[in-house]
Amino acid sequence: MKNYDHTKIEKKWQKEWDKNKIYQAKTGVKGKKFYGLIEFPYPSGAGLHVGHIRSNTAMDIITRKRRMEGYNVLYPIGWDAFGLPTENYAIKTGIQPAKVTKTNTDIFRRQLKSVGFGFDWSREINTTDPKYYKWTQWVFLQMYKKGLAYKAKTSINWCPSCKIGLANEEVVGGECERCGAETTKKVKEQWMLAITKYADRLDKDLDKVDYLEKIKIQQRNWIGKSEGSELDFKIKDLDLNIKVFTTRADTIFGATYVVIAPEHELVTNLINNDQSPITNKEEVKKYIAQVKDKKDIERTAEEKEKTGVELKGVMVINPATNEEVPVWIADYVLATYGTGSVMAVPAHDERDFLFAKKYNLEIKCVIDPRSIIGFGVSEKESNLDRMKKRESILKGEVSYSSNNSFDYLINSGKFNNLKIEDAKKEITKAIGGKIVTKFKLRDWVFSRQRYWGEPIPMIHCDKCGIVPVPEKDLPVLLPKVKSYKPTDSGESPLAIISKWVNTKCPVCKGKAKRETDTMPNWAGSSWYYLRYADPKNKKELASKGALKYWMKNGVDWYNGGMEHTTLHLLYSRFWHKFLYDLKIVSTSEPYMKRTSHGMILAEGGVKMSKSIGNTIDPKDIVETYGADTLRIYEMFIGPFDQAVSWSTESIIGSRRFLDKVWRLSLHLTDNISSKVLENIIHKTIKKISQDIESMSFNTAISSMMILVNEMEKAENISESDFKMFLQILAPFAPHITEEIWHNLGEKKTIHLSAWPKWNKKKIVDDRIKIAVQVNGKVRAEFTISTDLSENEVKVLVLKEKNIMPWVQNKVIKRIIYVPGRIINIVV
RNA sequence: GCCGGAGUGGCGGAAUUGGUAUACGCGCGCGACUCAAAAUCGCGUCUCGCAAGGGAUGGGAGUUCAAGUCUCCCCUCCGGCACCA
Repeated sequence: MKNYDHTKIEKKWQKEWDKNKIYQAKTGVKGKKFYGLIEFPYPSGAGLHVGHIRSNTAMDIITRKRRMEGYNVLYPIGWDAFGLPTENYAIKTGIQPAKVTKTNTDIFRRQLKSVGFGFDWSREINTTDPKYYKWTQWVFLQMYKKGLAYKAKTSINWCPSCKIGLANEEVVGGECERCGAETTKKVKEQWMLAITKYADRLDKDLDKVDYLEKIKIQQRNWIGKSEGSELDFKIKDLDLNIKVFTTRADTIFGATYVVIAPEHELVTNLINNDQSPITNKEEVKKYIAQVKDKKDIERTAEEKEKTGVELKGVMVINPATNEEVPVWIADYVLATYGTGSVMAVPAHDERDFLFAKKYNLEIKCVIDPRSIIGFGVSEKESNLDRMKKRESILKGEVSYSSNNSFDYLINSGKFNNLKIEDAKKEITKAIGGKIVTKFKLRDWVFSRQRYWGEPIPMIHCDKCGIVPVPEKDLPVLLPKVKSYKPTDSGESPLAIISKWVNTKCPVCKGKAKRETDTMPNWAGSSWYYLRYADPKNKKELASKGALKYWMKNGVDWYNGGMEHTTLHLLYSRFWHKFLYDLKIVSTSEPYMKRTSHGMILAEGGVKMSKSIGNTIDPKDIVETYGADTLRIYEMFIGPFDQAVSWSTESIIGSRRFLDKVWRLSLHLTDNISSKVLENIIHKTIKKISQDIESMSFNTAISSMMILVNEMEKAENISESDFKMFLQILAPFAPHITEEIWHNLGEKKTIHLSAWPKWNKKKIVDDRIKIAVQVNGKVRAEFTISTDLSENEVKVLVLKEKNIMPWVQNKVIKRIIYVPGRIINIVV
C-alpha cells in the first residue's frame, strides 16, 4: 500500500484482534498479572463522549505496555446502565428502559470498538442484567444481616422536580445534581446504609493506597474526622443532661451559654414534658416551625444572620465553673453533627461571638488573647495590634498569661497557665467527659422512589414485619410497567403494579407486600470490578479463585474522574471493606492506585453540552482522520490530569505525525543506523517507557515526534531500529503500527511482542554541547568530549574564541562547572 | 471563609526538579513543486534594536555564580468544601 489509508487498516485489524482474542485475559496464568480499570460508562443516548476516549486511551496505553512487558493483563469493560436519564427518556417516549439501554449499549460498544481499545469483550458486564444485579441485591442482603442496611425515618434531601430522595453527595449547593432544582427536606422512611460505621477505616486506610494526593485530601475532608470531647451539662432541677461535642474543651470556662439544634429530640421532649420548665413554649414552637419551612439554601446562605430563641426557664450547669448558664435553640447548630448541641464560647468561636453580640450574651475570654485569630483579626498582624483589637472586642475583659508564648489558659481556675492541648485532655477528664472522634460523613440514603434501579429485596409482612427475600429467590426482577412516572405521593412507579407488589411472606406465608423502593445508581458500580474477575458465575458474585488471582493486591491501577471522589470511589471502598469483613475478598482496599483525568472542554474552555451544540462526535473524527489520530491527538492535547480545550484545528498535527511514520516505513534499509540516530532512538525508548508510567502522554508523543523528525533527516534508518520505534508507538496508535509491522514481514501481532529495552551504552553521549555563561548570562556554546575532567574543561573554556572577549582584562573570581550542562564564569 | 491547583508566545503547552526559557504541535508569513489547487518539503515566527546588545515566564521584593523552578508579600483564574462546634 502506497498511502496511509486508515479506513482500510483500522477495521481490518480490529477484526483480526477480535478473531485471535489477543486481549482476552486468562484467569490463573502463572507469572505477573496486571488489572487496569477505567470507570465503566453510563450508556447515555448522547453516545460516546471524547472524554471517555481520553481516559480509556490512557489506560489502554498502560495495559498495552504491560502486555508487551509480559504481564497477564485484565482490561475489562461494561455498562453502568441503571439511572435517571434512561428512565426520563422512557417517561417521555414510553419506550422501555431495558430497550433504551440495549440500543445505547449497542451504540457505545460499536463506538468503543472503532477506537481500537484492547478491552476484553468476553467479560462485558451490565448492571441492569438480572444475572448481575442478583449479586447487587445479594450484597444488600448481607449488609442487612449485619445490621448495616436499615430503614429509618429521616429527614432527607428531596428534589421536588425529580420526585426523588437524594444522598448528601448528590446535592450540590442546595440544588439537585441532576436537574438543578432547589432541594427541600422531607421526612421519609428510607433504606440507609451505615457507611459511618466504616468512617474511621475509610479515613485511615487511605494511608495504605497509592492515590493522587488531591483525591486523598478530598476524601479525608468529606469523611471529616475530628477529635474532641463529649461533655455533659446538667439541666438545673431536672434529671436531664445536655451532651455537647467540642474540639475545644480547654475553653469551657468561657462557655457562657449552651445551644441546641431546633430539631433535636431533647427540645421536643422538653416542650412536651408535663413538668416542662420552659416558660415561652409558644415562641419556641414558632421558631422550630420557621426553621422547618426554610429551604436548605436559605439556611446555609452566606451572609445569613444568626437567629435563635432562648429556652426561658431552662438553665444548665457549666460543669467546670458550676455556674448556671442559659440554653438557646438556634439553627446555626446542626442536629446531624456531633451531639446536636454545643457549648457556646463567644470569646473563642466566631459563630458564637456573632450570636452572643446579637442577643447580648456574656463573653468571657479564657485563652491568652494574643494567640487568637479570626474575628477580623488577621494572623499577619502584630501581637500588639491583635491585643488592641481583642481588647476592643472584649471590652476590657482581658487579661494575659504570664508565659511568653500565648497558647495558655487564663481565667480558668486551677487550669490557668496550662497549654491548650494539655488542657483539652485534663479538663475533659476532670469533669467526667469523654474523648471521642466524630465524622462529618453521614449514613448513605440508599432508597430511590424510581423504577430503573435494582429492586431492594425486602418484603413487608403485617405479622412478621420487614423480612428479607431469601437468597434462593434472588434476583427480585424488575417487572414491566406501563408508566415510568414517579407518583405524586413520592412512591416508586412499582407501587402501582399490584401483581408484583403483592406477594407471600417468606416466613409465615401470609399476605405481604414487596418493598417498592429501588437502589441508587451507585449500587451496581460499588462492586463491578469484582465481577470482571468471573463475570458469568451463577453461584457466587465471583469465584474465590478468580478473585484471589485478579484481586490479589486489588485493582492495580484505576483511572477515573475527580467527580467520583466522594461518590463512587468512597462507596465502593465501603462495599469492598464490607466484603473483606465477610472474607469474600482478601484485601481491605479495592484499588491499589488511583489516578484521575482532566475534563475535555469545548473550544473556548466551556463545557461541552448538547444544548449549546458544541459537542464533538468521536465518530466524525474516526472517519475523517482515523482512530489512531484521534488517540494520539487526545493524548497530545495537554497534561493528562488537567482540563483541556478541544481544538479541531489542531488534530491535523497528529495525523501528519502518523503520515510521516507511514512514509518513513517505505524507505528502510538493512544498513545500520547512524550512531546519532541510534542514540536518539534509545533515548526515546527510555523516555516513553518512563512517561507512560507517569501518565505524561503529551511529552511522550512530543519526543516521538522529535525522533520522527530526526529520522526524516537521517540518511538511512535500519529496519530493526524502526521496528523498535513502532513498538513504543504501538500502545498509542495500535492500528498503523500493526499494519507496518506486518508490512515489514512480521507474522505475529506487535501488541504481544516484547517491549523494547534501551541500551544504556547507546544513550551515552561522547561529545556534548555546553552553554557558557559569563556572570550568569549565556554568551556562547561549545562542544566538549564527555570524558574531560572538570579542570580540563575549565582550562579549555577560557581559550574559547567566543568567550575570550568577555573575560579578557577581567579578574576571574570563580568558575562553576555543572557536568554536562553549563559552565558559569564569574568575573 | 477554609482546603487544593494553576498563571510561560497569536493558541495548546515543554523545560532532565535550581543549570542554554519558549521543546513538540497548531496557526501565521515567505519560498519550492504544480496549468492550478490540495498534499508534501524548505526557511522564518517572544519582544525592542540597523547592529553590538538589552528586556521578557501574573506583579513586587529576596536567596544564589545561576530562579519559570526556592522564600516572603500582592493580584487573577479554576476545582472542592462550607455555620461540621
